[in-house]
Amino acid sequence: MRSSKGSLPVYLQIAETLVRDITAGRLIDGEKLPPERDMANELGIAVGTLRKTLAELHNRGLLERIQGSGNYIRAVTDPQSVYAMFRLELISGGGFPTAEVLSISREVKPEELPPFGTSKEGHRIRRLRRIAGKAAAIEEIWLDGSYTNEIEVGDLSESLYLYYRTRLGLWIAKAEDHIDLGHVPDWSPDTFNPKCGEPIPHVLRISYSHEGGTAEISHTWYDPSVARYVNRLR
Amino acid sequence: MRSSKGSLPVYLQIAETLVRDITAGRLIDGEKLPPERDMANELGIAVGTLRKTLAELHNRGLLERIQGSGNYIRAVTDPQSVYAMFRLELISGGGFPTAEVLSISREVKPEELPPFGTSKEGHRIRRLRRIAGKAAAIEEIWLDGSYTNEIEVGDLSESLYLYYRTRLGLWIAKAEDHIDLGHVPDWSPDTFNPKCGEPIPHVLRISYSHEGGTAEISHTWYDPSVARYVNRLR
DNA sequence: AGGAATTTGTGCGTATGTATC
DNA sequence: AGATACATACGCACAAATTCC
Repeated sequence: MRSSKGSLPVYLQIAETLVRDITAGRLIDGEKLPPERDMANELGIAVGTLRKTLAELHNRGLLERIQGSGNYIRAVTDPQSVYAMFRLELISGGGFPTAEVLSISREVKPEELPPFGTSKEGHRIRRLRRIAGKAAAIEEIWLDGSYTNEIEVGDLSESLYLYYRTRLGLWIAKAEDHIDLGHVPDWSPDTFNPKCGEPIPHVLRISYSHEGGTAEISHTWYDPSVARYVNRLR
Repeated sequence: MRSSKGSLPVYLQIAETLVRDITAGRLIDGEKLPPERDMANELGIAVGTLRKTLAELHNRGLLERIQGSGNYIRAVTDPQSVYAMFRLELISGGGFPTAEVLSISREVKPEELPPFGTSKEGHRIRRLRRIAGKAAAIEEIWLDGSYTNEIEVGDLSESLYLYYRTRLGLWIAKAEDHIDLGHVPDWSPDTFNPKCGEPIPHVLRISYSHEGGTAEISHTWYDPSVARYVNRLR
């Protein structure tokens, strides 16, 4: 008998194990599950309980249920984790994002930048973004100068927003996205400079705010033939 | 005894009557339903069947279920404006969005569409979107077939999502956006067909979900030289 | 404060309908 | 047409959360 004290209901426990099986590759796309009665017997639960599990997986889009035929796995992409603040993925979907810091400097905010923050200065961070190793975008990030005096390259090991939280105590509460057409800036690495005849890169402007106001404004130039914008709202 | 030949399952029949009661104002916001056993008795159905009905309403976001307390109608009129679900504006900023229905039909979902919903069929709605009177985008919307049997052009006077809420009892809880490059479909009005040499239109794919799963998937083709994507996250 | 009553949540087992193979 | 498999529906028992006295 399955214990259920202080833990998830049985039907959700089963759901979680199945989700793990799917993400671990033990259950692959298109795979047909055993008949519900058999499966319930193997698991030692009632058919009705198993059906609640399967309904839950169907709701999450992980399972296709065909009356008279069977239950079929729908392999699905990633759970959101590190990707929470990164809204680009490969055209083909997914891809692991990495960031390579090109430069960090503290400068007076330029005129073109929309007004934000309390300081006249800002930290200018330029990064090359790769998705699955492929150069996909460049970023120019302006963090308001009031949050810290200096940022070192070593501080931004991988996740900029992890640094914001753990070192600056800065939580992102709001965000605003714009997508426009535009030209890549002159400091762009050669690897990213567009070839003649290709589509004009997009500019994805994102401003991050906490409750006290806007803390950061970033511009991302990405090549629409390589990456696409994705946004998942809770 | 309720007949169920050739028609909806009992638990969905009850759901439909409750949705009508809500949209007609016979059940108002915050109202507490009778205990499940009493309600099932009045309706002449089993508690388990009624619970399936209530789960369905909860899925659509119409009902709040609190263990130990009761079931409460949740029919709040949306505080967000008409623009809440539209993420395009003029390049210059702003602009009043309107929608013109081009066609509505009920069809078997095509293969290319990502799997969503519980029905094999869907409602296919094609619209021309104008911003400040200027043709800016075309939409193809697929609403899962399980929510209603038929949609008439007259039903969608102005806001599609108002129709969803008031007529289908469907509340949108989650959304997912994608932006890709793509070609306009062949049914696009002449007013929107791209001229030679202009940038390729963008495809903005949006899926809308309530708590139980995805209800609608829409594709929006917009001209990036006319409109831009904007998203303001709370 | 505390315990009893109320109400929904979970789980089981069974019977029958209906779509698919 | 028969077998298989999922969908619906019923009823019951107990657990957990809330409410009320």
